[in-house]
Amino acid sequence: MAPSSNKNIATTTIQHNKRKITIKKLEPNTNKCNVTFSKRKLGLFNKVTEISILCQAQTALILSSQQGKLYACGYPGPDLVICRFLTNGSPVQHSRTSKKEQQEFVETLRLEYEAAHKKLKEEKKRLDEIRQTHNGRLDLTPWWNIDIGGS
Amino acid sequence: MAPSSNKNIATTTIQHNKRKITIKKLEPNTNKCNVTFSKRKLGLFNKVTEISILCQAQTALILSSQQGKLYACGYPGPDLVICRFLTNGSPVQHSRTSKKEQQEFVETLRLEYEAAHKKLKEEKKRLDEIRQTHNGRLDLTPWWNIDIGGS
DNA sequence: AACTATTTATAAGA
DNA sequence: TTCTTATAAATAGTT
Repeated sequence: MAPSSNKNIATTTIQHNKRKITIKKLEPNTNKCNVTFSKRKLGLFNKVTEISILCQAQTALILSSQQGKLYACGYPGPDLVICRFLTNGSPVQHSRTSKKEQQEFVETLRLEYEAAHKKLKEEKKRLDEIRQTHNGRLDLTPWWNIDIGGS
Repeated sequence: MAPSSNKNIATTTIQHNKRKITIKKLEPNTNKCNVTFSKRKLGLFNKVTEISILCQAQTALILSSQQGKLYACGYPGPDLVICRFLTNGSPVQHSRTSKKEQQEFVETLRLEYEAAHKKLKEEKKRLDEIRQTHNGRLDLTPWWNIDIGGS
């Protein structure tokens, strides 16, 4: 059987009747689009919470709306898993250390993360200043808001 | 109305009949737990894809299984939104620059991100070496796998 | 790994 | 915007 699979989300062409929707770019900055974002954001946060609790999975979810507003959640907090992701996977998966040492390791990673964070902020500031000198074109689309390929 | 709300996920005590489940820590490393993780991971990835397409939202989702295995997805890719998150929100939200300058900015952020990434890896390596010298206790729980508060 | 009974999420409407 | 409701989608338990 398998009715041609219902798992191809990105290219789905469902919508053969009533409340079924096509997963396709909504008109940006419309009420419909914003409402959909809010609803689905809430739904996603709930799901992330659930898998975290059920499966003891560490999680991080970051969403950026079209307006460029950031939303994040994660358990035990977004930073930990992001840190691990940035450090390329499984930093101490095979090492055998005491819990205390592990926690010290976490702490060190956090400090490193904060340092990197700070550095990035400074770089950003510097770039902002550079940008001031140009101060020309009024293209209001933030870079994270560039069209990501919807039709 | 409002039957005492159905939105308190973390503390929900649903389960008044059949297939309804309580959102509570499953026995780790059981088949049930692994299957649930797989199913929900897929569901979550699909949802993230959907909101990305529908709402032109930039997204990043990172999951770490109990085994410490990392899974990530995001649009246009996990790195961009993470980078923005690390740089504290809206780096150029209020600046008014040309698209070209913005793209240069992105590029710079990426380089900074890579530098931070590399630095973290080095730090990790150093710590691993330090840990070698201790090499005592055999606590196999990786730090990202510490109990996050389920019952 | 696939099925299906149910629950959950959510699009549309109020 | 928040609430309701009809419906679609996700998924827990099962085959």
